[in-house]
Amino acid sequence: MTDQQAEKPNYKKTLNLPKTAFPMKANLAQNEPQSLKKWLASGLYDRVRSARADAPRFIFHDGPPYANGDIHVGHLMNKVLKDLVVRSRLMEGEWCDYVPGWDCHGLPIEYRVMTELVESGKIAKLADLEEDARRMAVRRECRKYAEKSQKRQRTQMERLLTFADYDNPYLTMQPEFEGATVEVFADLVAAGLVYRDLKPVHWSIDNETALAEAELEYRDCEDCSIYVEFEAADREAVGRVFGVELDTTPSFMIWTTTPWTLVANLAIAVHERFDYALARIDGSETIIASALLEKVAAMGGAEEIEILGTCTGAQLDGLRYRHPFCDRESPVVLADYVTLEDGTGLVHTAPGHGADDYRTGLREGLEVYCPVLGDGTYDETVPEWMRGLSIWKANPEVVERLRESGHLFHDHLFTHSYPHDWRSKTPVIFRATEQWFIGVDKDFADGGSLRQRATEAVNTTVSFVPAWGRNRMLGMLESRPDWCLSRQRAWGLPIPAFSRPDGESFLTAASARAVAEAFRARGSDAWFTETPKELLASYDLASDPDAPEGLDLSSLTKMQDIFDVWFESGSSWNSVMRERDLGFPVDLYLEGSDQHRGWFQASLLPGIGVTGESPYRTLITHGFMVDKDGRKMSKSGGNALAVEELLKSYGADVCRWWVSSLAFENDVKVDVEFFRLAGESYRKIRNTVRFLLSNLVGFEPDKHQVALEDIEPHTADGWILGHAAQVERHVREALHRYAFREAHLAIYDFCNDALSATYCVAVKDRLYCDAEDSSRRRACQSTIFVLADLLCRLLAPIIPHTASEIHGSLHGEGIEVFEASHLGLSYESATEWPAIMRQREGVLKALEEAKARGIENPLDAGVVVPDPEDAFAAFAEDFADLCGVSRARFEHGIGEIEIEDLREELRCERSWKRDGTVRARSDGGLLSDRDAAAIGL
RNA sequence: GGGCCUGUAGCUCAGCUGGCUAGAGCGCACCCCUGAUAAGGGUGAGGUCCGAGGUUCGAGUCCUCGUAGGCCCA
Repeated sequence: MTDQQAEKPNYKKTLNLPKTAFPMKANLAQNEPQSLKKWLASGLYDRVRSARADAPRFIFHDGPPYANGDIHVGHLMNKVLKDLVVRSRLMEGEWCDYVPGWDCHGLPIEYRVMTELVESGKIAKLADLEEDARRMAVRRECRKYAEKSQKRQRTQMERLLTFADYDNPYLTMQPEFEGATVEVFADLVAAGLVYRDLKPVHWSIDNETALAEAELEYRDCEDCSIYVEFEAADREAVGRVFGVELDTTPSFMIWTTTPWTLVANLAIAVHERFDYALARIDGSETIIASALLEKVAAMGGAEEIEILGTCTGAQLDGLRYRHPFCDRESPVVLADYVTLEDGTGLVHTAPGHGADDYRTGLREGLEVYCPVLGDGTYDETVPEWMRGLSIWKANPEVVERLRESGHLFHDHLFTHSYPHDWRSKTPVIFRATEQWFIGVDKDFADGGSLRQRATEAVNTTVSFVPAWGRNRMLGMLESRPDWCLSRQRAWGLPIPAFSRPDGESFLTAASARAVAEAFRARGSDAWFTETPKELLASYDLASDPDAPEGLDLSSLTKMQDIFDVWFESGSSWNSVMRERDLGFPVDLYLEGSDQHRGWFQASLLPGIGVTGESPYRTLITHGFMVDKDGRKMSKSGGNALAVEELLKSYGADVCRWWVSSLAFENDVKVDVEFFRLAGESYRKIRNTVRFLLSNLVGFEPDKHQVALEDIEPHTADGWILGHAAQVERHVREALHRYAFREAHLAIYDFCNDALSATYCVAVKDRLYCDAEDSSRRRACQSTIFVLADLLCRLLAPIIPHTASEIHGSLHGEGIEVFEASHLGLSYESATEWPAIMRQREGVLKALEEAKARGIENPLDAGVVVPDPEDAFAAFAEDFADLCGVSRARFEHGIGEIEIEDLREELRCERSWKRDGTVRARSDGGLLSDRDAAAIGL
């Protein structure tokens, strides 16, 4: 027994079996940081940049994430999508700067810092400081926090293998950025677009300060809810609308929970599509939304209700009414925020005391009337009985007055959630204060408003991916109000405005430029540490045509507003792209679809205002992360995925492979499960490449490479090369138009179908069994070398670490794949291949059926395939391998595929084929002619 | 409440300007290989195209109204 076995030749040793150091297991979490280190150490970014100094440039501009907290899956997708663009361009031989940015100023950081100061008790020390010193103390803490967050996020983003210039990022708190941003502002001032006006903000009476959204907390609060009747000014006009004759004057019934604001009432808002009724309620005529009539009447204890007529809100538009206790008339206007949930369907409107009211007032040209002072008392413009009264004391007073004068229909106490100052825990009011604005409807000297010009640009010079972005943007441009630029906070870029002794503000283009110069040199902290004179050192009053007459610079004091952070990031096309000479206008901005209102619009308006053109040529938007059921990801809920964990479990390349597979224009479902699936698909690619690499043992390109033109178009090599050339063109073209998913699928299908399931299986026989140096085997290895090289480059933009691994395996460690470009493979395979591959489908089905006859292994079969045109004979040899059978022939005389049972024929002990040439050889083994020759028998 | 978008096999998605028995991959089931082996290959079963109306000779595709979800605004 043992002897017999020893006698049997061991043919396995004579085969050229695959061998490679390229591991099946990627170990990405361990190995990617090594790659990263290697690239950083060798200065890859700079190396590629200088090598591409004269190459065509693609101008990309990174939008700044907020420097706060760890990056989340949304950042992961955003940054990787950007990197796909950048690396795609590199692989096309172009250069594309990726200068990463961070948004550093703003409330979220200031709020956090303030909370920490309060909790640590340090806040008490600040209280004694002067205003500027106090703000500087806060700013120093905020800067520290922003720097820390930025560094943290930088590391996390680098870990995603993004090819960006992390050593030279832009931060909105950098002096040059600040200076360049104020210069944008100066240009807008020069264009006459900037003005100062009243606008309602959340106001804390206790602290006498404006509050931002994040400084509010909502608490339950008991308030007086009142239904008030405002007499119509023109009885007949109302009668005409409702088509009735009226003997008495009807009223408009409004509802409010803030009686103290009634004194500032300047309009009543109705919804144009709602129905309104003119009703006689217990003898008096009242106008109220039809849907609410019964409910309100019942609340007021009414006994008799008679509807005299109805109309739509649109018909009420323009009617006028008399204020119940002030001597004035005001209009009925339309507003789309009117609802039928509460109240009467007619909304009390006080433009100085509500955000909605304010917008409506702006549109209707109403005064922003705010008779309430910072300490919560009324000023001199109100009726005498209210003057000097605190608004909280005024509330019951107002109700009583209305009751006495017969204007009160009903009142009751009720509990609702109402905003409070988070520090003093006192209720907050809406109060109009002076703010800076950019006017979107102000005409330029040469005609046209910002709104018109921006709309024009969006319609003509900007392309949108996906295309519906244009509509969305246009809709937002159409309805947006003037841009309120100012905020009353410490952590931001100061608005370079001064006030004069008479209370007027001083701000001209030239004075703003002088401050910009100071910021550029010494940072915006200068605003808090320097005098107006120092800040305006480079300002020449005499040569400023816009300077007000008789201005005395030494009498100026600094105003305390800072810019809306969106103005800072919205100026980055200047503060980064023009400032650093990176290119303008920019070819591409790529962000989440929320940025249609955010950064895209914040960039478009200043861009148009200053340069006359859109700062970007193409806008790409991606959707948002939702959970696996399509629901919003909640920050507090458990469905948020930690990027760090994903990187640890799957690695950056798998995460990137996942990103490239997404239909990113829509919302993206995210769940660990999807990363696991991406990992499996990644392994499929990796194993396929590994198979290719492992069959290049002993293949030295210099010595053995067969030129492409010498590879026969009718062989399996010819087939795959033609296929590969097509795939390369497709993938490059898809990447070019940002169809990453399409590129991903094309690569995957090529690896999975064309290579793994078809080509690789087919050529195993010749790779393993042909003589090592046979021309057929060398041609196959040459093909494999080209395929691996081609795939490596196609994969480079998506999975850079793996591509680098493959490239190293093929070409050694000297040069990185990112310094190279695509192969540009050109090869035409035989035109018969599509027809032949269709025949292969048929053969595979027939083989499956043949299993029932006992032919379970395809090598036990031969196939005969119809060839009516006698066109396929040359393909027979490779066709057999492509079907996995022992032999194949084409015959023109038959109608359908025939499977031959070869089980009775001898089987080659080396190749396991039954090709008809198998016989006993001198070494005692059964071998086919090819195999005998291969081992020199 | 308004604007924009999405809803096709268990899952992720293709289906362009209306015209084949609605496609692919994954997963699943069954089978093969054991010389890519914590790999590889074959075959197959899966769909009231969110719902209801309408236009049309014909609708997954166009229109209207719903419904569920997302972004932005209010």
